[in-house]
Amino acid sequence: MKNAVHSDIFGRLLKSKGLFVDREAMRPTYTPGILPHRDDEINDIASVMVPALRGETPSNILIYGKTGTGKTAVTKFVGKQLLKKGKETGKHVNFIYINCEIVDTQYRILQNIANHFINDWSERIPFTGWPTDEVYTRLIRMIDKNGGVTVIILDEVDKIKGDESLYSLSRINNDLEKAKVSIVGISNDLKFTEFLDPRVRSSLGEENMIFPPYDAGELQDILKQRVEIALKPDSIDEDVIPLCSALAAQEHGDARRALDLLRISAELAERSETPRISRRFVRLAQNKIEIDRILEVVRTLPAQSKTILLAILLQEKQNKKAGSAGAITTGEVYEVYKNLCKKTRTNSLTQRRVADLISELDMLGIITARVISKGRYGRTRDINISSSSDEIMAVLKEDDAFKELSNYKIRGQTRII
DNA sequence: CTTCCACAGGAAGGTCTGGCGG
DNA sequence: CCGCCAGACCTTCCTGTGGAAG
Repeated sequence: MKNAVHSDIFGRLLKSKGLFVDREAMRPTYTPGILPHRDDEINDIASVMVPALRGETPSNILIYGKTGTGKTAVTKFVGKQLLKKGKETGKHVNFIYINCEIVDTQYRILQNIANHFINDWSERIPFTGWPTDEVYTRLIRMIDKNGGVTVIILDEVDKIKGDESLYSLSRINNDLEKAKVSIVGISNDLKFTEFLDPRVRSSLGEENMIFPPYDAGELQDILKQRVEIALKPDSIDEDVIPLCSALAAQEHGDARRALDLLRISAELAERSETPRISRRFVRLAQNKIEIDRILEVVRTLPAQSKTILLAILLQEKQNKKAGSAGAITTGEVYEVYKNLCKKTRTNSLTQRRVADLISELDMLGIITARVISKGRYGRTRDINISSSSDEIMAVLKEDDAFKELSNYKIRGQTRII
């Protein structure tokens, strides 16, 4: 029996009636053919770029907007249309997209742009080795040789290290003989230009554009559109899309967030072999996203904060066993923390510092720490762990520093019953 | 009403790292 | 390469305080 079940696992999974037709359509990287509620933005950008089709230099644009407001999608969309029209009308137009979060140094940006013009692999500029100005002059020559108008998209411009890159790019037209370059910068930090060289600022921001967040109704339209492409028909309850939209709208109208919520709901429903996505799965998905976020934060916590968090978890268990409901105080945590430090042979911080780290954990949303007064018995923080303490514990146990503590018992736990 | 616990949380100063201009 | 400085990280010392107990 067992073998019958375990043989051909993938075959079974493939055959099982999944909910997805095209999973990709629900990923944030997917660019749909129609962008709902972004007509104004599309037109604005297109009207700035249209000179490219007449062989003139379009103004540089800076686009602002929070995450999930469609900046990247709209820009890429306009870029595609521009290329298409360029081909139709026989105008030479180039369109280069660079994500500066990944490509973040001057050398790599120049290298990326340059390699866009090279088809022959052997002529490519190497990842490293050349002087930056050599790459630059080579790039200038290539753009000029290629001719036409080149539009360069710098997504997440604020992530670029150092400002020479932007300075050289913003002045690139001065070094070109006949070709023309226009730059579109995308940033989710509204104050990003404050730290820029004024010359770069005025050059890059010839045109400024702000993408407003989506409201719940607009998010619904976006989700509906994707659902039609991504999911099998009739696999979703009516009230699921409004719920996802409302939840995401509360969170700054982030379309990426709404899509993630819906996609994970669908994945969870699929995994539980339910034929339809219902509200229940949205709640589960929301929970999963939150837990994943918390676990990721915990994983990257500095060692001392991890120790403090472990102390809180241990103390919570201890208190629960003793029957005294939850409520952990700073003093209790500090005692456990000091013992942990002794066990791991690390030196402990002062209570003052630990108190600050505890409120940091609170701000990260891993724990909640309210200040309460217990009258005669002093004023302290009332510390509670956010629901998923077991998962957090599991993540903490991954840490080498706590490996040897697996059988550790809190000292002095002989209690008066 | 006063007392007084068990901290909160501000201020100031020490130490260490890493970047940057000379 | 060196000295300088900013900023992160901690410590020391401090004053302030909500409210149950007396």
